[in-house]
Amino acid sequence: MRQRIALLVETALRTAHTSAEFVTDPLPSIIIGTPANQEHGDFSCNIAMQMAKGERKAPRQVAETIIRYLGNGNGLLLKTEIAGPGFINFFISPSAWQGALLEIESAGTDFGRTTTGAGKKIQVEFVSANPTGPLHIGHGRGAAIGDTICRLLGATGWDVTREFYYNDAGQQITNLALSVQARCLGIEPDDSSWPTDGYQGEYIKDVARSYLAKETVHADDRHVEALGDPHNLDAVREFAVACLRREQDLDLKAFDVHFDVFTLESELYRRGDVDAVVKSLAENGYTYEQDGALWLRTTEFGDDKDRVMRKTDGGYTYFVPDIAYHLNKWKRGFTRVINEQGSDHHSTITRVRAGLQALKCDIPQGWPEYVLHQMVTVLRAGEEVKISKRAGSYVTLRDLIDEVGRDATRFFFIMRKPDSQLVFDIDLAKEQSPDNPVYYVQYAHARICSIFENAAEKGHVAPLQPRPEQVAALTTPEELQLIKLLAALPDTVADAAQQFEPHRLTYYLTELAGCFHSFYNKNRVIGEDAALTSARLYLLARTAQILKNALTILGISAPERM
RNA sequence: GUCCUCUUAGCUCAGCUGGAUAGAGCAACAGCCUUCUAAGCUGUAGGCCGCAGGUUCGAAUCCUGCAGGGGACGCCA
Repeated sequence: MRQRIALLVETALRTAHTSAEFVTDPLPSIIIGTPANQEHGDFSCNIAMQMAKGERKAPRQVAETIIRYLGNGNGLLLKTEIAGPGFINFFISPSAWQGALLEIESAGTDFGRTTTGAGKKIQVEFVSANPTGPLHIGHGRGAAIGDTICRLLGATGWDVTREFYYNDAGQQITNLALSVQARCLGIEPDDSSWPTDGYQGEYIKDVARSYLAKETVHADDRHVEALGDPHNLDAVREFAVACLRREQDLDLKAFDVHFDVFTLESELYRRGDVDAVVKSLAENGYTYEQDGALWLRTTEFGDDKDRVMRKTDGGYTYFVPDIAYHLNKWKRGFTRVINEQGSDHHSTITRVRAGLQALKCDIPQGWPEYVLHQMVTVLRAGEEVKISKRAGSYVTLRDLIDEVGRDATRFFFIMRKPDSQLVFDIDLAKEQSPDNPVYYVQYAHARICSIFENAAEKGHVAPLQPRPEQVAALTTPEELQLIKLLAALPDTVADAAQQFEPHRLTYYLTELAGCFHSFYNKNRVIGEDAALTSARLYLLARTAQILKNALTILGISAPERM
């Protein structure tokens, strides 16, 4: 609907322009807003005020000219008004709103989807947890946000590649291997021979046990058979990585999160990508030797100090393969790349971008794009659950899904803007009450389904394709309000996708559910008047459809019974 | 000290990339079930949008300072 208004305004402006009514060139971009106050119509446009200065006319005068060229858009508009300092307010005719219901039905599960990204590739990297332990609650938020962004982008037509990157060869992995090896040999964390910085969690014991039992593990991206020999550190490492990768895969599957591509840091080394990047950076004159290390002049690109690329021990620091990895993404043809990460890793942004600029291969300055999420604190019985890695007492993603369920976990992780901190109240998430937004929304869907069961018993069936005079029976403010919200789904999805802000859709759903519950309490659906009954059943069928469409985009189920 | 981020009702948070009288949910108070799921609804009350400047027709929103919370400042990832 908003798109249509924008189009109307654009045509009006163009016609007025060719008729030499306006001198402004180029015309400013048209922004259609939705007024907070109902008296100001369904949509509004501020363009007259934007143009007033260039036109050297009063805003209201400019607005008058625009309206003169506007027409009524084939019956779409009931009326237009000039209001306040120069707003143009649009009032959509009730028949246009009623007609929207028919469009919603014919679009079916596609209603809400748009085509802005059609034919364009985009890559989203998220989670990217190293295989050194189970996924924790922070990864959970990243998984939920990243996955939902992918779903949103998919819903707006983009060809999305979901990617997971991990380090399978660094010092942390060696620590992991040493820890498993120690457990194999019966060494305890308190023993003097326990490796420094070893991983002490219980899961390490499980890995050691499986290794000694010569088990075979299948992860999404690797299959490894245990040799059973604790002294073969490389074999232990291979096996441990596979084990932990498999655990992560299981967690992610339980969360209904899937990846198209796994990229391994070791691959970048093996293929020579890392060396090639170092060579290129050196040739471009952005490196220098100092204190036995090789440095990159990241300060040339806005960093506050230069960074070490190659340590005195000869190994590269983590951001060097990171640069190689992103060059690889670029070479694969992704002109748009989004990295979803915890905000505690924000310092890598400058380094990776600086490295890519220093390669001098025409990568845009702001590439890749980042979505950073803030910390999660867990609340149980009103108390913050303290995270203690030593005791291994931190809340894992799996614990959370097992305890509160996948739907609630997903909903809670995305219901706040990524860059604001999130309080995850476990008790609330489990609660089956209207205080819990997930239940509130799902209940609306279940309630409608229940009404339909009831209607069927009484012999009512919602008309599949109602005649115009039937939908025309939907005239109360509650009915029109509900229709307006239903029709707003495509705009909401498009905005959420463009801004990488999944929470917009959870807010939309809460509002829609509220609007339905409100309607339900005020109006009887199944009544004496057969025509009105079938019109209202039709409205509710569309409401259930929209609830389901939106929930599906979020990866959350729409139960028919609760 | 430097960088990032946040600061909106008692609490948890929205605020549609600068618009009109700043919203929702919880908590508080007052109401609504012989009727399609009360797992729901209606109403009341509650605000120096952290502070101070600036930009312009117009600022919660953009810019600059300041204060406070969180995070990052490693030859870890």
